[in-house]
Parts: sequence; C-alpha cells; structure tokens
Amino acid sequence: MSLATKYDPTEIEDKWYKYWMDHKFFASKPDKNKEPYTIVIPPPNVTGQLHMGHMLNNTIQDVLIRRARMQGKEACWVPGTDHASIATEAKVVNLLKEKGIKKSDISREEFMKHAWEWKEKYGGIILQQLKKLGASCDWDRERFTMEEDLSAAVIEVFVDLYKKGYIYRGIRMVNWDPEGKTALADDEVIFKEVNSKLYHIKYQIEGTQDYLVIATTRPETIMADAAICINPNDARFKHLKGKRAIIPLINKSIPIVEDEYVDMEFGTGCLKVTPAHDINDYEIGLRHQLPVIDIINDNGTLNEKAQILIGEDRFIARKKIAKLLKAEDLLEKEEDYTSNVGHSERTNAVIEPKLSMQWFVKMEELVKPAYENVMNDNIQLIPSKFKNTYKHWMENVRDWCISRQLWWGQQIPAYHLPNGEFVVAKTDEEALALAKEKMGDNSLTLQDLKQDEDVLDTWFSSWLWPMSVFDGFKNPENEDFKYYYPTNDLVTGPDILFFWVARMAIAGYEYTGKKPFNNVYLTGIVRDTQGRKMSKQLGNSPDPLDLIKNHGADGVRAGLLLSSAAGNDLLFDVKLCEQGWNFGNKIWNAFRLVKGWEIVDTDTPVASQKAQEWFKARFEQTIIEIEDHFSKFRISDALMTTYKLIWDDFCALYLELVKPAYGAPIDRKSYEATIGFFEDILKILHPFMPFLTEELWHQIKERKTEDSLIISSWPESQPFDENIVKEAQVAFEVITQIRNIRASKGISPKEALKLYVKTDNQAVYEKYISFIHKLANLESLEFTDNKIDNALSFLIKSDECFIPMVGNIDIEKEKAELQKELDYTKGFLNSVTKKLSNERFVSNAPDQVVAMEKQKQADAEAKIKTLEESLASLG
RNA sequence: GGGGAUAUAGCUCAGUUGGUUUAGAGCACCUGCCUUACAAGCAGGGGGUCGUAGGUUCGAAUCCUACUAUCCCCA
Repeated sequence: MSLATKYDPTEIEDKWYKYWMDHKFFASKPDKNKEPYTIVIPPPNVTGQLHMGHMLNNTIQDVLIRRARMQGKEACWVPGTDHASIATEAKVVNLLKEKGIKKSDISREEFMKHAWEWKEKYGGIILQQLKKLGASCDWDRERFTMEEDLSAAVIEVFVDLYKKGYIYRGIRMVNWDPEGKTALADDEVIFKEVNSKLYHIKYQIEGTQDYLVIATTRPETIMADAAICINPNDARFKHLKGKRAIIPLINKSIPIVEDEYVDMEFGTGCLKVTPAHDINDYEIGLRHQLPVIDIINDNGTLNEKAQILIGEDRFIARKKIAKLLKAEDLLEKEEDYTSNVGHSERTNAVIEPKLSMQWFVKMEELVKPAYENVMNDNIQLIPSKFKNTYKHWMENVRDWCISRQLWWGQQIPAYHLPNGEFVVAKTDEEALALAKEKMGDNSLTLQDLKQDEDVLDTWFSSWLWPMSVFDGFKNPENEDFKYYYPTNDLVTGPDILFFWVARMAIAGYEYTGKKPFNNVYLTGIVRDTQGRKMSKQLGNSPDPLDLIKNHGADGVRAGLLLSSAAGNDLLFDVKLCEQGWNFGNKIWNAFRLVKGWEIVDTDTPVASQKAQEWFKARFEQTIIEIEDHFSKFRISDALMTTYKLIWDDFCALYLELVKPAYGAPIDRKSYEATIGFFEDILKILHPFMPFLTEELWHQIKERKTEDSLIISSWPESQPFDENIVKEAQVAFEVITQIRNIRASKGISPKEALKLYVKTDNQAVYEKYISFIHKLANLESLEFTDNKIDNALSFLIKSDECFIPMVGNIDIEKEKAELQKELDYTKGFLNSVTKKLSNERFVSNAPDQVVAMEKQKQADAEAKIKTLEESLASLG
C-alpha cells in the first residue's frame, strides 16, 4: 500500500471515532480489580456552541483520561450539559416571539413544554462538537442538570439546607435585568465604560431663595430621592446643616443629612440619596432611617410613585427630565463623563440596582470544610497561585442569592400561605401537611398554597454535579457512586473558581463529608494574539470546527497544548495548529519511510546496532521526564518533551542512523527494533494526538479490536544506562561541528571528509565512530597527538578536532573565531576563579558545589590552553 | 479604593525549595540545500544580562523592599 506524502486527517478522524464508539472503548463500569480514574466534565451551557475555551479545556481532560485508560485504570469521563436558566429562557422567549407568542400570554406549564421542545431540538449541539475533537467521554452516562433525578437532588438539597437554617428570604439590592426581568448574580454583570453625562441639578433650599447643586448621572431618579447628603467636614456646606431641600419638578421636601461617605472632591460635594436605586445610597439610607421609594417597574419604566413621566422608559425619562429641568432653569450644566456601567451578560441590558425579595444561602458556616481542605492541600489547585485567590474569596464570602425570576429551572419548593407565611417541602402533599400544621387549620387545600414563582440559580444545580451524575442523592449506596466518587481531576477555567469549583467543594463536604475531587486544574483563558478575550462581539474567535477541518483535530489539540501552561492565558494563533499539523505530518512521513523498507535477513550494521541501544536508553530517559511532567500537570511540557523525542531523537537521529542506503534493504533485526520504537512513541503520543496514532498503529500491522492503541498499555519506565546517552552526545556534538564547517565553507554533504582527533579519551570516540561516519560523511577518523596543519579545527570540551582542507583557509577569519571563543572562555574562567578564590565561598558552600566549580576551572583552563596553542600555530 | 498575579530572546513560555557553565525551549528570523520519508522539509546560525532601583548572601533570574507597567478579582 502506498501512503500519500501529506497527511490528510479528514477521513481518518471520523473513521476512528466511530470505531472507538462502536467498540465501547469510552464506556466505563466499576471494576474492583482496577483503580478508578474519574473526571466529570464542566457541564457546558446547553445552548452553547463549542468555543476555544472548551477546546482547550476538553483537550486537557481527554489527554488525562486517555492516559489513565492506557495505564490500566478504569477511566470514566462523564459528559453532560447544564440547563442555563437565563440563556435558555432567552432563546425560548425569542423563538416564541417569532411565532407571535408572548411569554406573558401563556402559562408556566405551556412555556415549559416549549422550552423542553427547544432543548430536545437545539440543545446540546456542543456535545456533538466535542466528538469531533476526539473527546472520549462515556456517552452512555450523559447527564443534564434539569433531568428528573438531578432536579430531585436540587430540590432535596434546597429543602435540607432550609431545614438546617442555611436558606432564608430577604430584601436585598440585586442586579436587576429589566429586559430579562430577572435578578442576576454579580458575575453575570459585565462592567463597560460608557460615555454619559453628569447633570448638575439645582435643588432649592427650603424656606430660602438659595439653591444647592448636586451632580448625578441619573436625573430620572430624582423623584425617588430620600435626602441630600453632605460630608460633615465640608466647610462649604455648614449653612445647610439641619435644613431641608426641595426636589425639583415634584416639589417634594427632603432632609439634608450628613455622612462621611460623601466624597468632597467628587461632583459638587452634595449627594442626592436614592436608597431604592443605588447600593451605596441604600446603605446611607439605612444609617439615616430614610424611606425607600422605588419608582422603577420591573421592565425599566417609571411607575406611579415617580408622579411624573409615568410609564416612560428610564432612558427616555432621563432625557425628558433634563429637558424639564432646563425649562425651569434648574439644570445648571451638563458635562461629559465616562462611567462604568453594569450590563447583563445575557441580554446586554443596563443593570438596574433594585431592592427585591430574594432567596439566599447563608455561606459563612457552610464554607468551612471547603476552605480548610484547599488550604491544607487536601484538594489541590493547579497552579497553586489560585490558593490565594480562593482564600481571599472564602474569607470574605457573601451570602449567595439563589433565586431567579424565570421559569426555566427548578421551581423553588416554597409554598406561600394565605397569611403571608410559607412552608418549604419536596412535594405539594408534604407542603400541605406542613401548612395545616403551621396554621392549625385542617381545612386548608392545595388551592390555598401558592408555590414560589422563582426558580433556582443554575449554579445551584451544578454545584451538586460530581455527586448527582452518579445518583449520589437518589441512592447514595449505589455502586457507581461508591466507586467513582470522589472524582480525581477537575479541569476548568479560573473564571468560575468561585461560582462553581468552590461551591462544589462546599456541597461535597456538606453531603458526603468528602471532597468532590482531588485536583483542580485551572486552565488559562484563550485570547487572541493581541491578548483580547475571544468574544462574539469582537468576532476574534476562530470557528473551532473550521480549525478542525483545516488542521485536523490532532493538529488543533497539539496546537492548543503546545503553549498553554496551566493557569496561564493562551494567546491563540492559528500558527499553533499549523505546527500541530506539521508535527503529525512529520510522523506520517517517518512512517512512510519505515513502511517502504525491504527487509532481508542480514547482519545488523554497527551504526544501526548502536543506534538501537542509544534510542532505547534515550526513550527510557525521556519517559521519566514525561511522567514527571504529568505528575505535576505540566501537560504542555509533557507534549513538548514528546515532540522533541519524536522529532529530534527519533526522526532526525535514530532513523537517519538505521536508514539503509537508497534502494538498499534493511536487516530484519533493525526493522523490528524500529517498529518496536515506533509503537512506543505512538503510545506516548496517543493521548495528545489520538487519531493519527491509532491510524498508524493499525497501519503497522493488521490488529484485532482488542489490540487497539486506545486501550494498549502505557510504557513503563525501565532501567537504562545513562552513560550511553552521555557518550553518544559527544558523537552528536562532533557531527554538529562538522556540519557547521560544511555549511560555513560550502562543502557538499556528498564530499567525504577526514577527521583527526586529539584526545586523552579515545574510547568514547571509538564507541560511536559509526555515528559520526554515517551522519557526518567521514572518509576516515584518526587519532593524533599533534596539531594538523592546514586544517580547520574545533573543540569538544578540551579535545581538539581537525578537518584538513584542500584549498586555502582564511586564517584571519579562523583566528577571529578562535579569539572570540578564547575571550569568552577567559571571562568564564575569571568568574569561576573569582568564586574559588573567595575564602568564604570555599568554606560556606557545600563540598559538591565547590568540587563542581573546580572541575569547571580545570576544564576552562585546558580549553584556554588548547585555544592559545591553536592561535599560535596559525601565526 | 481593597486584594491578587505577572514582568526572562521578535513572539509564547520554561527555569522544581538561591549554587552544572556569563540563562533554556518552541515558534519566528538569517544562511545554505528540491539529499532518493517529509521544502508544511533538511543542515547550520544569530539573538536576551532576566521590568527599574536598592537590599540580604560567599553566591540572586531565583529571597526582601520600593518604584514602574500590564492583567485579573472585589467594591
């Protein structure tokens, strides 16, 4: 069979993914004889499309899971999605709008029916996309946070936390999204710099003809003002103390209060206090017992409490108020001003701070085990720098607002009673029983109970994920849960360290007494080459599926991993994927070379024999390095080490050493050794580039299903002789030097050269003479005690090598090069000597260090001697 | 305003508890090669004094302090 000169991943990738699926290689079930290795996927938003962040994060998970599988562990990667209340509801509302249906015109039940239909039809595309990437998830275990069992777990936890006193209702200032008509968590608010205006408005001081001036960006809220506030230390406003001011347009009298919160430098130094519409004002209001006047409806329009402009949108009202004030000469001036304004992550609406009744989880007590067990490394964060951030958050944890004014989600299992009280229960029946008890009224019926309208925050589902995917609530004694939980590694972005990771740890300890995972690997954020976050608005994100189409999933995976150290942001460049593909192509062609050889039963050439010994040792040495990288989650380094082993050691050196002359056959022993090495490198590369490696694995020979690479065994490190690697290195250095001479003198590789070596250690050279012959094209290698005239020379440590030249040698140039080398070495010797002549160094530094310095000194002195002799001989 | 992180070659990053060279890698760059696996390749090469200024130490890219710059989180 002939192979194309260029690797084409398209068909190969689909073929092998199907093959793995058909043979259930991703599937996992508890096996007492094997060690479990479990990862739960960070459930992507069910409305989501694969983006670069997912690609990175899932590639890492797949690398970990594939390696564990090959190590003989029972590898289980659970996939799934979360129901994303806000995003999904927005999608469904839009879809209904297109059909001419308003959400407000249909019942909750009808809406849910539409939402589920939407989910079945359009949801979870992202999981299909993950398959293109090669993700080896156990798809039979796919879960969804709104499915029956997982919802039951959410309700159970709510009721339980309520009973334990961790859940309460309270009025709070929340981030209100007037478009989505829901409260948002702080992290769902994006602050953007917005150009706005600072309006300077005159308020008459009651009982006088004088005015005070306040500066505000929100003149439409003046009707909700409860006071004017000044700093008690502000000498300018002594005359205002104890007075009252009149709100313009509605002529309402409000007190002037004093509070040190007011920044004397900012604006006019007079602050209007609007407790209902600003979090800071709310707090001032509490301190001064000011009334709260809420003038804005849920949809962002003014309500009747505003007295004027009722029904107008807040932004239109702003303009109209400005106009009205101007008309009455109460607008002193407008100045341009940029301010940070919160926007809804989902709807992009400007956030309205709003007081409302919400449900909260009391965090302070609940958080303790999750806090301690990260601090003591029971749960490890990788990289560990995130421990600081985690600590800071945990120590300043705030109560968690878990209610959302939406329908898509688990409806809060609280039932309001006619008298305004409420009960919390898992079912209607239990609620009714509780209500009867509470009210002492047996005649109550379900009709008297009204279930809370709100649903729970999506995070309130996903914080249970590592437990609920294994049915840890429904049936805590089940085999899966006992076997797979706690999970091993969690891979996610640092942006959800608090919203998700910390909360999972909290829930894990609360409900199982155990950590939900051992290690949390925090990936970097994928940015564009200019360092900007990838976003739809900027349009700076490449389409992941296009990337896969153009560079192959293997190429993209390798490209993403090549420069993404844990926790460091990755500046994504398509060039990385090209590099990934190049690498795949390199291996493909290496295979073409080997596959093309004709095999005969002849003796093994010395070079080939030695090359096998050498590569074996080099491989073992590298495996240790790779294991070390993996143990520290240095995935990028593990790949780079593999990359260099394959490209530099295997292709550039080993294959060149065993490669027979063109058209000549290869001896059977060398061929078989080479195939063995090839299999080993395919194994260690498989977690990174699964498709190409599986393809070549089967190209090597016909294999049974159970001999597939994906389930083959990971190479274990074997003892090896370090001296082989070290001594061969001398030969490789000689080769490089000779090639250097060829390059700089324009000598063709075809022209064989003579090499003379002046050394005290002939044995090392003799051992690997065959390497030098083959890779540097030597006519002969001889040892000498004297300098060789009319030759170019170079140094290997203090050994001197000579290549006789037929033509003239540019003596001046040679001298200059030698002089440069000499200067450097002298400088180096100088620094070493200085160290050694320092008595305090010699007496304080460890013996080993001193010995090393002495060795350096001796080497440098020998080298200098040789260099000086060479210079002298050149005249 | 508070907290945290980072600053090493043109770019992206290593540098593992301070001592294997006057600092490494990949990519990019330069030179020469269509050498019979691969020109998306091969061979060779140049390039940084480790953000700035101090300090600790026999010894600092590594520890401390200040400053500067950038980024993130919280308010």
